[in-house]
Amino acid sequence: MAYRTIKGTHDILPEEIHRWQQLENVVHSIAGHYGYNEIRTPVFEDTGLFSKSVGKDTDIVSKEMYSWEDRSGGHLTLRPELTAPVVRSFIQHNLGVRSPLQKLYYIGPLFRRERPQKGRQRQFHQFGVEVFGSEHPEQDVEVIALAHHIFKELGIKDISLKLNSIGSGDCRRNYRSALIKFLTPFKDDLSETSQKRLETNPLRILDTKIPHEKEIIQNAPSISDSWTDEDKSHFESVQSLLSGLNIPYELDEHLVRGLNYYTRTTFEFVSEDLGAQDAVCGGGRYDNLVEMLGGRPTPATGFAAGMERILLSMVTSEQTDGRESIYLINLGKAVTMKALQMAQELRSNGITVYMDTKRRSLKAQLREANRLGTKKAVILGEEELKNNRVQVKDLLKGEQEEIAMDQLAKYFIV
RNA sequence: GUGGGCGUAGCUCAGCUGGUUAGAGCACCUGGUUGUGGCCCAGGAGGCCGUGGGUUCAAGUCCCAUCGCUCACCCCA
Repeated sequence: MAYRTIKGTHDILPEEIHRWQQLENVVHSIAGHYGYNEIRTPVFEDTGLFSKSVGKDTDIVSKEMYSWEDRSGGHLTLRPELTAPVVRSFIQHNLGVRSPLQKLYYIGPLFRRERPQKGRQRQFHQFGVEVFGSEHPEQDVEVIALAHHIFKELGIKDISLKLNSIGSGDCRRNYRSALIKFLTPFKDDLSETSQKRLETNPLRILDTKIPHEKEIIQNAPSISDSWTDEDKSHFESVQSLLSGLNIPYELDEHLVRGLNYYTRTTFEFVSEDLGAQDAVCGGGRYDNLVEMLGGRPTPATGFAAGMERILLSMVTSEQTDGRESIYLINLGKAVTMKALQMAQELRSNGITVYMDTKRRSLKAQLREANRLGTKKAVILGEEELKNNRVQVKDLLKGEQEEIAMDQLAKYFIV
């Protein structure tokens, strides 16, 4: 085969597109109900946008980005995530001035150069929301509720919400040093990457899966010890508001989230039937990012959800092509013009019309109509053309009647 | 980047310890009906057995390499 899709990318074929459209429709509809507006940003951006926001030491930036140098010398990158671009757009267009509370959502493809596996591709799709302007817990909860709502609407079972707070700036600094202080005596027992992280991003060590590191971590200081009073009450409010909405959650002290910009609330929806990549949706609050990227200090919160992963855990409802469709069987060159005209007229009246253009036999065309599941077939042959009539066959009952051509549109439009 | 599994028809797969023209089911096409679908019957088309090299009288089958897919690690949606 000469050409095929690049490793980690996939064609979405017609037979599966309706699942995507179903998912997209739910996202548009529910985000709409929550009063969010869609935003679309370019698929590539200045590389600096990501290294600055996501963090140079993260895996995403250090080894997973598709980056290149533009002819004019700029450094560009296919977006590996969408929060930073949305924040960039928010700042660039002064969206905060137009409305004190900006509620945005997006759907689109992202790119990360990782080794593909189940639920992980190099081009993948996320939808997500970002809200700018509110520092209060009810905003975190609204965002979580929105995600929860979408999963519920999609009928996704076996999904659970993990929740944590990694505190505000001061808290993180304090906790960071406390963690370094605690871990340094164990430094020689740590893995190579963890040793590196001790300097770059010690919080990530909490996420470790190595058994003996997990043991060490067990006795590590808890981030909750470093919370400020405000952090604590914020987090408590988030929890009680969630409970008030009957959204179940479990606390997870080690839910740190990889990206650097998070503050306070972090959360993740995980699915049980997804294999190793069980995170379906991740998000949290990021009160410093707007300022970090050059905007006015603006509190913000949001999430991103992986659409391929959702599709993997989504029970597909059988495709019911509700479209009222008919198959226009045309026999012989002599009727081609008339057939095209009839098809046009019916289509203009909102009817789905299939029509053979391979000059196939009556039998073949009927077979095709049957395959397509059309309920009615209209037969136009030379005989019918001569009489200005057509045969209308009911493919379910097998009955057939003859009607005048000029009555055809009326017959179907009802 | 590292490790495991797998590459035979459009799809799902069979092909025993190497042996002659490489098979099945589904899907597709044609005919059984001069212009009547589905079900049934008959027939047909469709394969450099991923690629390259090696062993052998003989390779889809064994060995090596390579590419691809896939799962897992790392990390993440």
